Amino acid sequence: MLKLTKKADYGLMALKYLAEHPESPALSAKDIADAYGIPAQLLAKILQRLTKTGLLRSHAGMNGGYALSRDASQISAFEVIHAIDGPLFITSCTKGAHGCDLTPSCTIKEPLARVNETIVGVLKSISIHDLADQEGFAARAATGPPAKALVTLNL
Amino acid sequence: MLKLTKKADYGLMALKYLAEHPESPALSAKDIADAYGIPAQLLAKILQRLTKTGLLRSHAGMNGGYALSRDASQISAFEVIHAIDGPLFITSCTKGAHGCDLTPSCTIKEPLARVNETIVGVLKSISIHDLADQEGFAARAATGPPAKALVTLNL
DNA sequence: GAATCTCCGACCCTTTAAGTCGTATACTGA
DNA sequence: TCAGTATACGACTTAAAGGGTCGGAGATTC
Repeated sequence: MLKLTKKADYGLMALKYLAEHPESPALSAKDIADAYGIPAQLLAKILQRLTKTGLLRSHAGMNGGYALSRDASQISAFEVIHAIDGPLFITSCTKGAHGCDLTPSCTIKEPLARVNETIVGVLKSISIHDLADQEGFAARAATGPPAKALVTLNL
Repeated sequence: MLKLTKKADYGLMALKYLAEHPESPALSAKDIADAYGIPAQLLAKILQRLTKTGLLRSHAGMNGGYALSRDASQISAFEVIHAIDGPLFITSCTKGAHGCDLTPSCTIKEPLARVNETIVGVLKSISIHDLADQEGFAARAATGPPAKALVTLNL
């Protein structure tokens, strides 16, 4: 139904939380999970995945935890979603290299592939910093035209 | 994983097929299903739903079937998807009127809601005619800049 | 060496999508 | 009016994926 998974949601929330607490050298999975009321073990697995893909750095032991490996403005929402949910395909068709398994004559996938690219483009244009900076967010939304992303779809 | 359901895919394919055969007064669910190799009974149910929402007109009996209720250029991909899959929400959060059931402090949903609107905008800008008109599609893609949709995302 | 923490794989449960079946109903044409 | 063809609709079954849990192994600090 064109929905992000909860895991991806959790991942974004966790990174946002980390971005909001740059003073701490590291935050444990439990800390973050408690802050949002999400299952700690599940979040841990998500953070481990983000660590493997290089978005986070982890530190075991007491006072250990996770920290952003880059500045929040250098991490896009797309990277997070891709790391957690894998490649982003809007259709069941376009899986990897070539087209439909179902119908070779499925001409519908081409325009939808462009929609897909558009969505990816939008998600790439959003950084964790954008998510965390609520005030700036509201301010910009109020003052008007500082469009962050301008996406074109060439049909 | 941000994927359209197969039902929505099927629906779009069927409408495209109808748009490509304006000479026939009506095509049966079986005709269309055979053309694409998809389960006839399943497609029938999808077409019935599209009929209920007014995108198609049906006619029972011999030589009966389905026909577009409007011109293909007046039916957007969004309408089809909405009719089949229901309202389009990118997050598990934004369900209907108000926010998260999980965490009241989930501030992430606001920027994502804008992403959601962007996607909806893109889908609304695509008509069934756009899907059906493959030649024009290719030609436009080759010649360059006749951008059909220009979507802005104000973060 | 005890308390915290990450790490990782196996497992279970629930939901949803996908597809099937059966039957009632409507229309057409001979 | 009867047979054939089609839609209409709901209940049911099956398959897959998401969401979440459990248990143990390996770091790290105090």
